[in-house]
Amino acid sequence: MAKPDSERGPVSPDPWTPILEELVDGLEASARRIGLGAERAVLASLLDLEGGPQGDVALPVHRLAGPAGRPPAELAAELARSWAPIRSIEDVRADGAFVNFRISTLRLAQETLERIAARRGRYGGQDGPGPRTIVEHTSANPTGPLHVGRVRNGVIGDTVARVARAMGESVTTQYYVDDLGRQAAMITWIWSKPPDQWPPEIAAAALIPEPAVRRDDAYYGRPYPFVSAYLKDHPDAQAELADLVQRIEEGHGPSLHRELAEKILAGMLATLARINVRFDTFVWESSLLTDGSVDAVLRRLNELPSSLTEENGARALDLSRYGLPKESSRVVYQRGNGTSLYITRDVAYHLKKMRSADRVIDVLGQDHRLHARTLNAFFEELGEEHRPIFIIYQDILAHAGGRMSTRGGSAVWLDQLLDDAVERARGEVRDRWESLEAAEVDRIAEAVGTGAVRFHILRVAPEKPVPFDWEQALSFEGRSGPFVQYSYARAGSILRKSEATEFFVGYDPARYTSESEQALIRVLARLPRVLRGVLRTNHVQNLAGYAHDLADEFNRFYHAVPVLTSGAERPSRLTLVAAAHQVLGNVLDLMGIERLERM
RNA sequence: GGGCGCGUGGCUCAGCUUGGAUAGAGCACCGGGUUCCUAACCCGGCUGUCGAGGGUUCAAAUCCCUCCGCGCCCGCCA
Repeated sequence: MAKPDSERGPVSPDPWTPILEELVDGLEASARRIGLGAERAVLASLLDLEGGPQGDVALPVHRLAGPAGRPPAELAAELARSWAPIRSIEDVRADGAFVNFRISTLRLAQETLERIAARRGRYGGQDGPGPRTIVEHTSANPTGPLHVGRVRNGVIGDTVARVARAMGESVTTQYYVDDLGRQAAMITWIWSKPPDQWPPEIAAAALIPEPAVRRDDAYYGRPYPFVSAYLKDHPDAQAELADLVQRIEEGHGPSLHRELAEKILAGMLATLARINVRFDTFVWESSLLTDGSVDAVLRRLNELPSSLTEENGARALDLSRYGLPKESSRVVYQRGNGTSLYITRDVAYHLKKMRSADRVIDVLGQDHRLHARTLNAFFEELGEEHRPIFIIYQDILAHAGGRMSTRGGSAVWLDQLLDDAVERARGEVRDRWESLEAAEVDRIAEAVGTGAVRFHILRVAPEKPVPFDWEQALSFEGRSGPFVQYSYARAGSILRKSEATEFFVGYDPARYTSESEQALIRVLARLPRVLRGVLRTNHVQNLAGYAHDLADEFNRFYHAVPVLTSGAERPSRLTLVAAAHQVLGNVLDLMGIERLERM
């Protein structure tokens, strides 16, 4: 039986930690026995924790062999031969230039199950207090419904925030609402006129049928693309708009301006909420003007030696020493009329974030790459030590076969994608659960459809361009969100049918003798390390990869051994199912995908 | 033109930051599995000049250089 943690002092949340300690102890002793003077830290750093074909942990000895002047294979054999057995490691053998260690399943099962039982929803993560972290993501201009291209930002940002939170960080998510500038002003400009007085080119927008359920982002955003086109060859309108922009920036904009931005934003947030993306804080760009942050930045910038005055009084920063593209080496931060620019306000915004947080993470599209580098150059010039962490993702390409090319090829709204996913899921649910009430079918379909979309985004590295492929985005099989949800539901179903009230009792880790049980335990034990990796690298794709591995291993176990009818094995296997259920659930939470008890 | 990013089986990807043992998945395809805990599943099979070339190294998908292809950016826009 598992022993309580209290017997061993402070406990690491990672089941591997105590085992690895013992392994390195043993390795150090083994090295000493054969007269190899290798430092403990060096030995530990050489270990390959992914193991190899022969075990859980591998030690490539090449780097030790060189300085010691011995052939690698010989050294590996000697190290293995001089190994003194310990309880954590059940097998050690040399294979070529490698020493392979197999961790005792008994020991690993104890350490892992005990932690899952104790930490439950917190298993995999760490306890705080960690650093204060701000994750800013999505921040789309409030000019209309969210496009499929934007979903990547929200899913990546939200997941990074969830992981950081699980790792004990004190996380605040922020949406930077761009209510200043031309884009939002265009919406205000057109809606400040009665629709029957709109120019005919724009009034055409009103002909687009309204969606069945009116949403303000779709409704008020409709004229936007038409306004954009109209302005190109109507100087009088341009002048009106310029005037409006100026009034807004000076704080004398019409109240309609903020109202529209809020309404449209609310619609966009409703879409994001469907994929479980929510925000703690909204920072309105205009607030940086009213609270003096922008003025303060302007003053600091103007005092810099690298600050230059342009012909008409505009001010720019000379950034030629930063290796930026030639044309960007001189960046204007204040207009001739004294007003600020986007970069200036963004500098002010980031200075604010960096003052209130230890880690500042921005999720940005690749069109903002140069902007990010420019920001860093500004911080360097200002003598700021702190730097934001930029997660830059590539766009979802708007090609692909199928329905993508509605309306000239570009615009597929996120809601449209989600609706499609949900509709497809509804069919699947109906096939399986004939007598389920409609509301429950809807609930499951929504969770499955949106889960599929979220997972589909997460599984790909942000910096990879992803072609928009409807078939793939809506896949419910294999490496997909629904596969993970399904595995969770399957585990839950066994637990329910067992009619047990407690699961982590009466188990015997010595009974996990089958290959599938041992493999499942090993994947369960891996989560803490996976999360540390995701926290460090922001490679959210590894979380999705882990989720798939876990679901895969659970299904293999499910098919390989019976649980409810397994006699003496039953309590131990039920515990393993409960553990898998818990961890699968934790991983779904981390990915922002709904847990389903049945599907 | 310059800067940055991407290039891995037929398709979509993981692995690259910290170089290690026969490069892993999913989809598609072929062949099996359901009187038994959810077949959105499982078992087996097939599929690779890791864009090309050079370099560093005992060892390169991984690090360095050159080239090719694709994408993005280069506003007193955001």
